[in-house]
Amino acid sequence: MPELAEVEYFRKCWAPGFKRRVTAVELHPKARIFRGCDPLLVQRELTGTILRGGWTHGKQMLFGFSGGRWLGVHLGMTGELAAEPAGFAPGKHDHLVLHQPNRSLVFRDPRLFGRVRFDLSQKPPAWWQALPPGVLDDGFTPDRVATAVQRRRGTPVKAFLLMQEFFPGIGNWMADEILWRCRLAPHRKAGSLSPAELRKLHREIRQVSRSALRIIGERWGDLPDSWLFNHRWKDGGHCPKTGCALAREQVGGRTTCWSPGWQG
DNA sequence: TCCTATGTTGTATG
DNA sequence: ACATACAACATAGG
Repeated sequence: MPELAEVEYFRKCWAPGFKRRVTAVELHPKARIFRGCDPLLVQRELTGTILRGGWTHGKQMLFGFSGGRWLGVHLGMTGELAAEPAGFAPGKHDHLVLHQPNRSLVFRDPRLFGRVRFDLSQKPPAWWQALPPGVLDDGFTPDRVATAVQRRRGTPVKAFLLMQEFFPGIGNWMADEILWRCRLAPHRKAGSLSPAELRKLHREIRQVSRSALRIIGERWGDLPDSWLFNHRWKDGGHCPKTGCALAREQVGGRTTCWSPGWQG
């Protein structure tokens, strides 16, 4: 599910627990979301702390706790965060629960592609500080996009948009939405884009991100039917611009939906 | 039964 | 260094 706007929505789901104490931590130590970190350390170190706050950066999340404890969260394909009633008993796919006096903060993930990290440090962990500029940050300039295409000239622009080192938070549906608005066929080589096409790409990356954050990031609203999004999933969808049949094919290893008559 | 899935990472190969 | 293809991870739903 989660791309940048969905990730922001899930961050907010834990916000009621900010500035509140974590009285107990319940987790499944064998769950694959703990690969690369020690679940028992997480349990021991977070118990009794105050959850100070949480932030998103693209698809990454970071939660800060008192005493210099940091929990990084990546939701993978099917991960989600939820706030459940106090004393909540975890279900089959609830792999981490932070119990608080008035609620239980849950990390749920059926497919276990998600992942948590844990760091003990006064400042936010190095991996967080090393993330590339977010697509809505000042540092995300047309120049950065131009430099990126230089380094990946031969990559189909669809696969290019999925590269998190350049476009943190952009995922499969956002990439298709952006290309459709830019009227760019997904197979176009990144290096073949004209300066005008690159400027348009930069603008639409920000436009789609801003709108998605407003609509989905705030309260998981529905995107308008004027977007590609609502037509892209099922076979037999039609382009909202042309009314023609949408195409679905693999580009860069991912299912890609586009409008052949519209995107040249 | 078979196919698909809003993600990432590793390996093999060109 | 790039690029592509593929598998792996694990589960649910059509």
